[in-house]
Amino acid sequence: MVSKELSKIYDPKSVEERWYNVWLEKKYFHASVDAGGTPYCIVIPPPNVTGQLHVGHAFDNTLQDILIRWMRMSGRNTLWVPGTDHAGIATQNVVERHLAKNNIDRHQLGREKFIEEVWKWKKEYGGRIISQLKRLGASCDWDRERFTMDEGLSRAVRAVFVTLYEEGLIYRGERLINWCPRCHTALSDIEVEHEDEKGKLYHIAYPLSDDHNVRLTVATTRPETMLGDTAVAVHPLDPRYKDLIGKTVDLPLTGRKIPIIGDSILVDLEFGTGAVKVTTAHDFNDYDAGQRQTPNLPRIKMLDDKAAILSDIPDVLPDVLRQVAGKPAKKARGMIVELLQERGYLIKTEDHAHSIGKCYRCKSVVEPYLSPQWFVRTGPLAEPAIKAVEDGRIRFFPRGWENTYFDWMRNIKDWCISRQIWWGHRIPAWYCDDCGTITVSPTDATACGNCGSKNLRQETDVLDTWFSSALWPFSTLGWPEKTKELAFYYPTSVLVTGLDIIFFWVARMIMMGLHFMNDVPFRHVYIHALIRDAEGQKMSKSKGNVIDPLFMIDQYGTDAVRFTLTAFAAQGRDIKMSTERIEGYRNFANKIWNASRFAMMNLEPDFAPNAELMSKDASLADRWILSRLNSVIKEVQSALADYRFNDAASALYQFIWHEYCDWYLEFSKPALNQEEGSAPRKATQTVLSHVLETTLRLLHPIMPFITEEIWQYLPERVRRQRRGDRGRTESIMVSPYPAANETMINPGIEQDMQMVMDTILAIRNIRGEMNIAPSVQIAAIVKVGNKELGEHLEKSAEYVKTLARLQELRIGVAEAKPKTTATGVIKGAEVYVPLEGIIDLTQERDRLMKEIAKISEDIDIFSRKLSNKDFVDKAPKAVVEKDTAKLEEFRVKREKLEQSLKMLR
RNA sequence: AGGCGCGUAGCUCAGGGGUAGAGCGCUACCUUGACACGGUAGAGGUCGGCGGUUCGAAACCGCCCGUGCCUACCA
Repeated sequence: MVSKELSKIYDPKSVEERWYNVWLEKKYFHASVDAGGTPYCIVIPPPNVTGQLHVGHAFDNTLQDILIRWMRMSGRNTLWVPGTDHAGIATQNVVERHLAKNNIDRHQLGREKFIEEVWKWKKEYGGRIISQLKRLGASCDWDRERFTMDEGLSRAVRAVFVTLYEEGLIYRGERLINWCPRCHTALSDIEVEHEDEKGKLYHIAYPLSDDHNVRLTVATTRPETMLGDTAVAVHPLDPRYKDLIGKTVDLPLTGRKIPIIGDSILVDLEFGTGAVKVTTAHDFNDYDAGQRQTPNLPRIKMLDDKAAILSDIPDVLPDVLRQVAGKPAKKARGMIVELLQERGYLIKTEDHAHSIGKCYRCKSVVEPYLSPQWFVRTGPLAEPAIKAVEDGRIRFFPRGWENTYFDWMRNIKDWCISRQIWWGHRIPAWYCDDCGTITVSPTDATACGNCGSKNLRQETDVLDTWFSSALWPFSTLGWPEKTKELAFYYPTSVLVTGLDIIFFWVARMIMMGLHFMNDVPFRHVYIHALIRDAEGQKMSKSKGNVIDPLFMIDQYGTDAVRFTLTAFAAQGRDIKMSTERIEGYRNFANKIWNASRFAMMNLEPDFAPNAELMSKDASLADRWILSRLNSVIKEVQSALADYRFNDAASALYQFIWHEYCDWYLEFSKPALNQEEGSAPRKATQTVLSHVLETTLRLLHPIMPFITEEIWQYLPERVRRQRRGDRGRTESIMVSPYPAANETMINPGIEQDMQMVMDTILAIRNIRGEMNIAPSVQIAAIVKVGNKELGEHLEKSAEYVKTLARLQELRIGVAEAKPKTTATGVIKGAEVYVPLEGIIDLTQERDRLMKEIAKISEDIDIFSRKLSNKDFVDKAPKAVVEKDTAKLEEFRVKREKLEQSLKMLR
């Protein structure tokens, strides 16, 4: 028999790669429109080409693969589109660092050569994460793998850009933007991370031009920017200062007079000194205040694109400028403070904690910087995107994220999409050297759209990497071509992603999808938690707390890792990853393996199951496990439908380990030990193999490898389905997903079985508590409350004897209690284990007293409850009845235990 | 500063108006013909605190305390 050759330990390594290759060869992952049916489509959140698989990816993609495999088995026309993201700034940085090792600076290479280098890098490392996803078992349609910068997607990017430009939804203008002086580019608002830092608040005196004895004190955290001040603002209602509005102050260290303005929005009466220096070119609030004033305040730029002090700031004293020019802002700060101190302008310095914006790619402090940039006017796009979620065309799971989405979308600001880097989609805009107009075109422009001149220069900026990501759900399906894929698979079914990119990505896909496809990009958004380390910290390389999923896979196997991640997928929480848990599920895989070995040891290789599962020969246990199986199928189905992955996982775990293995396999042994070909053996073999086979299919989306491996060992006629037979016995992944057969769910059977299990538990309990070794032979006597129970139990006597390891079992209404005896009480019966010569009776007394004490507590709780008139009157009738019955049951039980105790005295 | 979430067994976490749950860990016993990555039986919790609603609160509501995240124009 095959099973004899199988090891007792499941070895994932020998299984996983083999099956993955088979699946690939057989093209099971490939989707085709021509196959028809109902589409089910997911587009993968494209990992960065710089990326390595980390736990977050493993989590995200396991969940997607579960949905995809589930739906594929359920008969849907299922497509999972894979791909990668060029990740503009991130990738450029990586390649820059790479080149720096050889002392090469990208500027030495020049733009074209550098981009070539990035492509080389992409070619070499860009596919790394893809092969890692394959190890995870991801059943993506690899034939359709896309890259945000491949030809088709680049066309889509241009088409979108041009359309939005023509619609007036993309514009170019000089604005204050977030600038990363290290990456040397603009960033959008959400690419800035805020971190609290301890800083200082400097109080600086600005003398009034009229009267240098009167000095206005401003408080600032950034004294170096004072060289670019263009006003001082006070609150128009502030009694201290309101009369000064309209006068000027002499800006220290400069020869400049700047006005005192009133601005109730900029100035908070409570904060600092109540007077604010206004640096219109280097602070967002000041910029806005400058715009509000009439006339608008001038803007004096005093930092360059490296955040260094310019050498030509108007009206700055030459000796001051000589010192600070060219110095980075942070360094200049100290020098300016020193100068202010020397010259008597610094009043005081105090500690002050405030938050500082940092670049999300390199963590450098970002600088508000005035420069010409391209923007998407988001207002008109956001409106329909808000509506789509409001009216339920898109649903978030869990629901709570919708509010986060709404909050952001309702306060959305224009999106700065230009980046001053080289790696990315170059903006398809051309400046005419002759007439100065901009020509925007989907193809490379050769002549000015206005004057026809050929003196064109293409915009050197590239687009924000998230611009192309925003198009992902339709660009990957072929847009702007009207492909059949697009017609069939769009809108996609669900987007599975982490909470960290709701704004970056989810919101923008919704806006773009609605605008260009006139339909939502996906119907459901499943937002999962972020995986953190055991301390709840975000995993990052710099913290050294990264758990490498590939290492876990090597150690425990893919299925164990996947099951762990699935079990962790409770909604709306951070996930703290720990390796101990994986080990538990590795053991689970092994448990399944051994249960299957057991089943196969008891099946002839050419075994053919009975035509009817529930033949007249099916035992109580057989009927019971079928009832349980079908309940679990229902549970798993409904959990998956609601994205309650953890519920699906725990239902399966509970069922397989604690019902199928712990109870059913043990129950099945008496029947299986009967002679080959006998009816009871055949009936049990039928059920045993059916439940195993069905469970494997039920589990397959979560644990694809082990389920396939075992499934292939099952006799062919077991693999062939009874109902809805599609005749696919070649692979579990193309076999149908189990559907519950409600008629097999039978509460009566489950109740009967419970009685049997309770009896066994009562005897085992006595054994355990009395410390009776398993080798010691004991007998048990069950005194039943009525004849029917007795007959029922009599039929199951073999179960009880085997599982409770009894030498003898007597059942009856009239059974007398032997003299020295341990007693257990179950619903409707009493269980006696004669102890004569087996054990010291004081132990039994202790045990009984413990049990009586325990049950007395229960009785107290219930009798207090039931003697409460309000409870009896107001609680639902069913609750009261249930509790009354319980109380009665407890009382009977206690009485019996007390009798037993008395007899021992 | 606002928003969201969390606080349940030693640890990691489910659950959720009607007697507190799982995994790991712990204790005792067991190499029983599927599995020691195993089996059986146990120990262990006034469900963060205080109020309120209710016949009944760990669950619902308020406030507080801890903790995490997101958003933000705290000069």
